[in-house]
Amino acid sequence: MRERVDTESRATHDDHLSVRVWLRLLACTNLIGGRVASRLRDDFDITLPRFDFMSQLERNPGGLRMTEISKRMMVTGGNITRIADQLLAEGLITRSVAPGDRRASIVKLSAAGRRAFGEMARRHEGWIVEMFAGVSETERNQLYALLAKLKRHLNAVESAAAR
Amino acid sequence: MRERVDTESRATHDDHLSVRVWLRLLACTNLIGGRVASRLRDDFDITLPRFDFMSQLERNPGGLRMTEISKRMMVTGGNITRIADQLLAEGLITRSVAPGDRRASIVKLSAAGRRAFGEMARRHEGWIVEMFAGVSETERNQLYALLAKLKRHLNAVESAAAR
DNA sequence: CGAATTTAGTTTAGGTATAAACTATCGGCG
DNA sequence: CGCCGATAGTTTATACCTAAACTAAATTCG
Repeated sequence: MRERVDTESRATHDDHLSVRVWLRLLACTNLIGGRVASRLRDDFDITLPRFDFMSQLERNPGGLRMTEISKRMMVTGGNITRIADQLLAEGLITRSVAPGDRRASIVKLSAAGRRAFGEMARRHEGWIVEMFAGVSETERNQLYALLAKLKRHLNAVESAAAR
Repeated sequence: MRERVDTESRATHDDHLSVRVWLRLLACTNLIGGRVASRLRDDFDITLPRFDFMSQLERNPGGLRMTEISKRMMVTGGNITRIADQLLAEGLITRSVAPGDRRASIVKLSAAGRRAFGEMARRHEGWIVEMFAGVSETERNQLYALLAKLKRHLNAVESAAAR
């Protein structure tokens, strides 16, 4: 009996720890994301998803397909369509039919888009650095490594859970 | 010149680290949150915000005001109104005028709500534990501590940045 | 070759987020 | 008492998210 109680008590304790870590992870992400979003809105009148969309393009000057962007942004396709429409209307991106596949289109930053994004990215990076200034470089590296491990496990169980 | 270059190069390196940590934090949160949301939907036909709403009430059996719930969920008031309406329509919560303040209302879990939430919470905790099984208890504690420090700093600069 | 399947992207329906304008009540103060 | 600013909550406009249904083009395979 004694052992069983101990096991359960340990399990319970541990369960709560995982939940507490999860809630804290969520709180930090929401805090940072919310602040980034509101500064992007105030300073550049742009939303976080649109900024992310542009940053994907900036990292891939050769252009990306819609599907590629949706994968990289970890978001379903419907969103991409709408965001692309808006950025196109604002002249920040260009869109052309993919050579050899008339279903697909290739999206790139326009010259205006590159210019606008450059300034935003510089400021954005500054905000992130500020927000992480409370933890030392060593700690940032620890955090980075721990999150890598977590992410790896999450991706592993995902494939397993193709039930 | 040499020194200046070094400083800049270190700063750049560090900037990128902060951004990388942020992107990974975001990725982990989205992965976990997305999975929790889809399981809640599949298994219980409920959304994450509704689940969170109920969990706030479960932790406060005496009931909460709308404003209190919105603060705890870190969400603006408009959402709370809508979610409360739906949970009320489904009979999962009760709502009554606050004694001594006719503007405010007190929301509580109904008997049906408590019953439904109990089962959901049990399963929910299991999913979280599974998803964190990739990091050891020691690592979970490290993560918890690092995130605490990050959160503390975030809250500190928030008050400072009341510009 | 041509039907069946897959893939790229769009559209639609339902839910949640914010910010800002609005209603109703509360509390203080002359 | 009566006005006035603060507070509780709702509503509205806009944006984003997913899932699922849909169109059109590409690919597979008998």
